[in-house]
Amino acid sequence: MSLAETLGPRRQRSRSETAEHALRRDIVLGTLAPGAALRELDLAQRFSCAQGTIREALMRLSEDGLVTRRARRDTHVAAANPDDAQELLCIRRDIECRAAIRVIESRDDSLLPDLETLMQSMRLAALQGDEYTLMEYDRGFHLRLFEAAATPVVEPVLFRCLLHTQRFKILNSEPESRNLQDTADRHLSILESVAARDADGLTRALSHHIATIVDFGPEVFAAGESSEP
Amino acid sequence: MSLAETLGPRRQRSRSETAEHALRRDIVLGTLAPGAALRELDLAQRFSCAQGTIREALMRLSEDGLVTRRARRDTHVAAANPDDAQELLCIRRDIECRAAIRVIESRDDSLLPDLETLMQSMRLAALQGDEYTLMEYDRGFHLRLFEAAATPVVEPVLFRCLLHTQRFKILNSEPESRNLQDTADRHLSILESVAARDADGLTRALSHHIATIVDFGPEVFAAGESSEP
DNA sequence: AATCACTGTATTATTGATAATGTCAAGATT
DNA sequence: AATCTTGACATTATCAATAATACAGTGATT
Repeated sequence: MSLAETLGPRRQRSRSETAEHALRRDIVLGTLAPGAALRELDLAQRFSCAQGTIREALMRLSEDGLVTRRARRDTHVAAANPDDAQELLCIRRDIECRAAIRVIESRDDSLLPDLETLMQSMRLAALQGDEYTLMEYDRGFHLRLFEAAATPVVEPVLFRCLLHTQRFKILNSEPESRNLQDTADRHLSILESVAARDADGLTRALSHHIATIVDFGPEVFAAGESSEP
Repeated sequence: MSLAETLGPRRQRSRSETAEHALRRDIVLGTLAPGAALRELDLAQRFSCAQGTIREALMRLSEDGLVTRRARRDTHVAAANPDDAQELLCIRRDIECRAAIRVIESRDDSLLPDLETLMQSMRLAALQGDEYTLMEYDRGFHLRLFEAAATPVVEPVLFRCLLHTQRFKILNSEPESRNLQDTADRHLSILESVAARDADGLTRALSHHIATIVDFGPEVFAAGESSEP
């Protein structure tokens, strides 16, 4: 679903998808601030479509946890609190690292070429200074990798984690402090471990990659660990 | 959201909610088998409502990962594969155990009475042999507990984990092998740790509780751990 | 035999209108 | 003063009809 959107030729989007993507972009980039109200009829006018079409888009954004809907009342852009972000980052690390073994063991022939294509796309987006497109390909990279682990019900969980860690990073750092080319290059060690079919290396690469996305201070992942200290 | 549905007086449901709950029940209980096709117009007739209303219900079930929707094509009951179930169980354990500290530190006055009410409701449902209602209160118990951790964006992730572990258990065991009264009582040690404000005890109680839900064999949680061995 | 364009059918997507519900403030009642 | 109506308004929920899309046959073309 969210993978097809980043890999391959971008198919024609339905109206509800157009609205969904535009709104997701605005929310992740902070153009739509946390707490902002979203009225279905207003959005319908803005995207020149019916209310029900917007409704669908909003429901999908609600799936991602980007908006909060109260039945018969209103819809708001979700709050972005650090506790959520840190927890989602932990979950993400655990999910991706646990998947590493399955990924390496999988015989997914198109995995490596797909990842290489996505890597190229990231670099291009970075070169063009298009931060949101870079983020889309970044998500696509991690999702494509995870797809090889063949646990489809977990995939949307990872998607949510990716979205919110990206959003938190944007909302809590200055644009000039973010180096797009670096962000793209940071995926190289992951790619190399996949190419070498090195499960341990992949686990280490992912763990380091994820731990260094947002700076929560020195004690990231320190407290509340699931296993023995 | 899914909490209000189990705590307090059951408010009047909208049509789409009625359909959503009935379908969720059928899917979790296995009445609707994995892979079964769901046509919007058929369901609209069954629940005597419009297609769009069913559409909404299906979208919410899709959020939970209980159905798979392919745009302009079809909707099916999601597959239930063991890898997904085991991974979701791991995620669930990690999430709930990490939350334990925050839960104990929170000053949520209504937490303990709420949990006690839910405990009572579980016992009543068990007594009446109503397994699905028991499962609803079970989810309610864990969600209410987690609510005290104040990470709302993570809550739907936990909800998905709860749903799928329950579904997997139902789909992979015989009804006569499941003791409802036991299932309810298994929450007692959790309740006691909360009452005693014992974070370590709560973590242990939750970890044990979750590890003993489904028998994946002796190596549950053994492989692919996130931290050092 | 393989491929392609075409067409009918099944299904979802979208629409615009209407119904139902929640919010809020002003006035009435205790 | 506090609580309970009431009604106007804002907003979402539902409906029934129509449009758009995907898929499986069918036959023509190579």
